[in-house]
Amino acid sequence: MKNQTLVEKIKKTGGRLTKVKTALLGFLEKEGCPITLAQISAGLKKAKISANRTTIYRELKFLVENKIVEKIVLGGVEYYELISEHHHHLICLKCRKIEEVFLDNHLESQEKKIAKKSGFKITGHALEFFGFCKKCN
Amino acid sequence: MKNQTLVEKIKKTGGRLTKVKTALLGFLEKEGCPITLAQISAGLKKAKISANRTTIYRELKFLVENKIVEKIVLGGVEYYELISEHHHHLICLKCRKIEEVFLDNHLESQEKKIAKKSGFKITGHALEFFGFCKKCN
DNA sequence: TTTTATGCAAACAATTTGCAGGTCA
DNA sequence: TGACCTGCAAATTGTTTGCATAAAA
Repeated sequence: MKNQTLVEKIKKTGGRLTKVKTALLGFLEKEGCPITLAQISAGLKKAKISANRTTIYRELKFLVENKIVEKIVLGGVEYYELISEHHHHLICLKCRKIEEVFLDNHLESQEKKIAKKSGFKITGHALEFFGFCKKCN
Repeated sequence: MKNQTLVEKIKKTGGRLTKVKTALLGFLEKEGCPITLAQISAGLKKAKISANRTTIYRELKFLVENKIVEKIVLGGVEYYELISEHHHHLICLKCRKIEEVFLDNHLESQEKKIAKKSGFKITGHALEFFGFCKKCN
C-alpha cells in the first residue's frame, strides 16, 4: 500500500494496520479496478499472505462500512473496489475485464428532467456498459 | 395473467401453464416493476397459491432461461421483472420503491465515444438512478 | 398416458458468529 | 497491557438436487 491517504483513513476509523489489511488494500490499489472476493483471496495467497476466508470477509466488511472500499454488482457478479472519483464501468462479457470510464457530466441534465417528472430527489446513479474488449471481439 | 403474448411465449418453450406459473406471471404483470423473490413468495401466499420455495426458484430459473423474465441487481438487491422495452430504473433509497424510466437520449452517442476510445464493442448498458421518492423526501 | 411440475428432505454453497488465542499500538 | 485481529469450528442463510407423487396436455 503506497497511498498515504489510505493509511490516514484507516487510522481515523480506529482500525489497525495489520498484515492482512495492508496486503488487501495494496492489492486493491495495484489492480485499480473492481475485483471479486475470489480474486482477492487468490491474490493474497500468491503474495504469501494466506489469510483465512473469514478474515477476508470481516476485513472487506470493515472497509465497506468505513467507506474506504465499495461493493458493487456488475452483470450479476459482486466486486470490490477502492472508493475514488465518480466513474462508470466498461465490462467485457467474455473475459470479464473491467475498465473504468469517465463521462463528461452528461447525466446531470437527464437527472434533472427525471426528477421533475417523477418527483424523486435524485442523489446518485450507476451506469455500466457491456460489450467485448479489443482482444475478445 | 392477461397478456396473451405471455401465454404464447410459454407455449413456445414447451412449458406448461401451471397454477404457479400463471400466478407468478400474473403477479409480475400486476406489479409492473422489479420485485424480489421474497415479495413474490409473499404475494403468492397472499393469493392463496402457496407454492414451495423450491418451486419458485425453479420457476424463476425457467422464466429467466427462456427470456421471459429478467433478473437484475439494484443497489445490491436481486429483483425479477418481465422483459419489456429497454428502460432504466429509479430507486427510492428509503422505501425501496422502484419506478421505470425511459430516456429519450439513449446514451448512444456516449457509447460510440467510449467504444472508439477503449476499443470495446459495446452491446448494451444498464443505468440506475438513486434517490428519495416524493413520499420519503 | 406420457411428460413435465411440484413438494419434501437432504445436499450444497456462501456468509456469519462464538470463542480462544495471537498481534498491534 | 489492553483492545483489536485472527483462525478455527459451528451456526445460519440462501439455493440446488434427488426422488416419489401430482397435474397438465
